[in-house]
Amino acid sequence: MSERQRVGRRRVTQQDVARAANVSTAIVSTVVNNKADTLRVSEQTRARVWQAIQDLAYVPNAAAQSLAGGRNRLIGAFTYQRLFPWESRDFYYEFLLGIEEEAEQTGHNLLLFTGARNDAGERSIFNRNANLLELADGAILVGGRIDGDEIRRLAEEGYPFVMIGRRDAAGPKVSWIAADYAAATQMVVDRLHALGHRSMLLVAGRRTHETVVERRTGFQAARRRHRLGDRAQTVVFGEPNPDLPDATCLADETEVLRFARETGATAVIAESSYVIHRIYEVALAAGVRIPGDLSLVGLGDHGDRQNVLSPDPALTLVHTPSRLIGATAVRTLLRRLDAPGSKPDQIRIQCELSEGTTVAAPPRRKAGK
Amino acid sequence: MSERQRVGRRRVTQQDVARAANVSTAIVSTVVNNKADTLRVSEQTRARVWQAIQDLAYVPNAAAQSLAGGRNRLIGAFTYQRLFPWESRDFYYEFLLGIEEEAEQTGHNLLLFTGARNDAGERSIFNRNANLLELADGAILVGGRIDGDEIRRLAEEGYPFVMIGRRDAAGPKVSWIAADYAAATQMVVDRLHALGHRSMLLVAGRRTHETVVERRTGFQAARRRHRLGDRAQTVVFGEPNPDLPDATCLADETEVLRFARETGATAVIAESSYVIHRIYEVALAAGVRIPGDLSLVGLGDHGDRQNVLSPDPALTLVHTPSRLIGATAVRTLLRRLDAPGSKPDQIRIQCELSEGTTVAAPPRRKAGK
DNA sequence: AGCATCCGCTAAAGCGCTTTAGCTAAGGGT
DNA sequence: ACCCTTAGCTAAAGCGCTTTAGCGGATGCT
Repeated sequence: MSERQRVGRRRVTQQDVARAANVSTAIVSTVVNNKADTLRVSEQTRARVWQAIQDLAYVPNAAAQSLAGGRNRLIGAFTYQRLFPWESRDFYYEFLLGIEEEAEQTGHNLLLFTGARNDAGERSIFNRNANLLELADGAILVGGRIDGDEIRRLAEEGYPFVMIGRRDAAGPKVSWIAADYAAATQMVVDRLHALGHRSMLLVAGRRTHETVVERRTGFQAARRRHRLGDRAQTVVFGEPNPDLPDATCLADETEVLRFARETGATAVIAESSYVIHRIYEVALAAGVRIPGDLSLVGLGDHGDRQNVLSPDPALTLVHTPSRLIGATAVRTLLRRLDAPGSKPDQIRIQCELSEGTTVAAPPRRKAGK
Repeated sequence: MSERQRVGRRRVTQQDVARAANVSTAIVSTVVNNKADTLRVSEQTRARVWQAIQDLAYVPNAAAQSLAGGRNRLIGAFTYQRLFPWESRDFYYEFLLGIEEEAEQTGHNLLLFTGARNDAGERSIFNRNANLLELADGAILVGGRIDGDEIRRLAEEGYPFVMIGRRDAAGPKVSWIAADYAAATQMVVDRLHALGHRSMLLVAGRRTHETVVERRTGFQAARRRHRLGDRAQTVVFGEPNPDLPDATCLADETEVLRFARETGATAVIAESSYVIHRIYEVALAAGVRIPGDLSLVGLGDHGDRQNVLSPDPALTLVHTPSRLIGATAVRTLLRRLDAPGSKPDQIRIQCELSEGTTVAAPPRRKAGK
């Protein structure tokens, strides 16, 4: 029967298969998509159809499937910023890594909405009331900055999407996948406490972010649990941070070290690997031994894989499992596509502590006292 | 007239627009796609249609467009490897940067074919004779490894695509955008020659690649031009390279330095920034002053932006304008879409020399002789 | 006046697929 | 012997778009 692909340059269609197998296209469709509940097909017929599909080298047309059925195996990815930004180059990278991996696993293509913008020329989900993401089966929204109004509206419309990063601002109906920074921070404090540290500092950056607040929450919880009271303080660089009203304001890294000495803190936890790195350098210059005199931990490693891949020094850091987050976002989205209208998934992903060489037991003189 | 988006959850279609503007769908299609040659439409009607489009917030359905044989503003990107690989992380990055930029500029979405694979589960353009890229208007193929057969077939089919990287293997009909490594290498030699260098070494890596050959070509041309003869030699690490039969084989960086001393070479040009960096370190350890005693130039910076962004040392490097290449690829693809069947574009992009601190005039004793 | 053009538009035929409605024949219950 | 069910299938209606064929009417040419 081997009829092959002789049909000019014409595509082999479902029709061709149907003819060859002596059935209707409905049957072919059902067989191809393995839909048991749509139509009943006997084993015999099923086999005949597969045979014809093989013989003719039939592959379904994605556009047609999409048009007819709704699903087209396209997963969208939307960001308000450039997906491949010049600065902060590594921010999206690992998310995309995970997203790509999972998309590949599940046989989906990835649609980057680089063309989605409003009349003002800004990246945007809607333009003149039109949902620009509609082409894809669903989408993953990733990014630091978001437009809460658009997100809310998207959710109202029933468009299936999953956000990366916790998004309380967008309302309770939004599905998201986010790193569990609160738990991670608690874990760090637990770890330090177990080593014998009884006094520590949390250093926050100057910009406010959902993550800052979350880390602070974890810090406070751990502080309460271990009854650290004043011996677990939060400090902020530069101007006061409105979200951390009771935090002490310090000018720079040197000040942080001074403050640590004064309050007897034996460990410093900083919001990002960048900040902790700066503190590390200043401490070293000031003759403070790390980790002998002072333990150092960073709570994030976004934006600088440098420290992860070629650790110098090997800072002890909380690692954000971005890749896993990306993959989970895809899986979650697919699940939502299969069960539309189910209640939102809001998933926290555990962070790992990447052990470096900047954490140890506190110095004796304090401990022995 | 503001009828808005009331229509249940139903999509706003061309029909709706046509009705609202009191024209046929043919007119709407023509207006939307700005096709002057298909159908003539008066200015008045055109305005009325746009108005209706505005009012109804109409967005074309890409799947339908695609099915019906039109354009859908989707630019595909295909790679045989992961687009976001864990290792060699930076290889695709800058290309994507440029591609995204240009796609955004021109209002196109980017479709990453992460789902395109054959029955064996490998990434592939065709599966059982079906072109899996068909959903997009055209595609950019980027990557080191390629399957020449698939590419040739794609070209035969008339599918519009542009490759990144020169691809002679794929035949003369293929459009490509590539860095001009030959010219870059010549430029480097010219530069060294102008500074007074009369004897230099080209160090190639062990793996063969189109680019290696091209750099070699440039080197040889410059050598001929400046009548350097034996004073411009090529060396290879480890095993002999089949593409460079007359190159001297050396075990490692130390050997290269020894060889340079023996032959009186005052400058070393290495294929990649990685290799030149290694040589730099070994030289420093051996007490060779850079650039006092020896000038060092790298011919590529792929895969390690490290040196570009935080130069330490500031190696003198040929910079591959990947971003520009990506952007050019998109522009070229769009041009080809407008003029299908035109003769292939094969564009070489000039490299830049990023001045570092590892190049200077050769040492006096040689020059003064 | 008569014919050929050209302009501006409509009608309708697909593109390849999914899905619903319905049909036939075989079997089961009463 | 009758009706009902069920298994296994077909026919056909779209999904939303592009494009071709063709149709009136206005205009130009002779």
